[in-house]
Amino acid sequence: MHSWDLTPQQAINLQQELRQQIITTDQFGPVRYIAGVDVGFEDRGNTTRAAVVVMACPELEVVASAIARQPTRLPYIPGLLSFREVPAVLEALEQLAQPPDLLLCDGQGYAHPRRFGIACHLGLLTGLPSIGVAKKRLIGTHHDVTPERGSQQYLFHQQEIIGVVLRNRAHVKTIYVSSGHKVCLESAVQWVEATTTRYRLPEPIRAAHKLASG
DNA sequence: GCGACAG
DNA sequence: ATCTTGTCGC
Repeated sequence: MHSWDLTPQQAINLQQELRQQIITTDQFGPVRYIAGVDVGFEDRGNTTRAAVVVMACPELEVVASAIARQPTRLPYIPGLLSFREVPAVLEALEQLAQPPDLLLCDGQGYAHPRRFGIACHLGLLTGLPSIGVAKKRLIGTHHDVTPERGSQQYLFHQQEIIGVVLRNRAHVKTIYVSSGHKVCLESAVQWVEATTTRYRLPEPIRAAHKLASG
């Protein structure tokens, strides 16, 4: 059984340990089902609500979904987000009638201070390939991204490429893509673009967001 | 010491 | 993330 009640320092130590098991190259077969993962809060933050929506590829039609509610155990601490959200997400994933082949997570993956964002954490614990899709930057620097759709720039941190800043829709705010587990950065960007239609975020994540918040 | 800071 | 009303635009 995995312990989730850790002190910030213990959580940091665990990240340093688990990061060593992360695989940043493609290690998966054909992707038929892709899932979007997101988390919301109710009851003034006392309840954590995780939502997962599975869509068929490339149709992007919903084939399964699940919601899990748990008492919120930790506050939000930049860099330790996964310890707050992952437990509820795991419960939601277990309820799915159709297991996914790939995970699109709302938040950073490798683009994290210790290279272990929530996408990495979820990928490692489930064994599933995963990708981090964040709406805001946590760390790193990058050159300006031109306004047209598809425009992108590498995200750097300490001389290392940790992700891609992507303009998924023309003239719309950029998103931050990084590999989670068993998916390389290039493939991560391809899957994000392949599951995006007419909005800023990939459809699976948009659908999960609706379930987690609406 | 002073900012920055996924959701 | 959440708290919150109206408003501008397709």
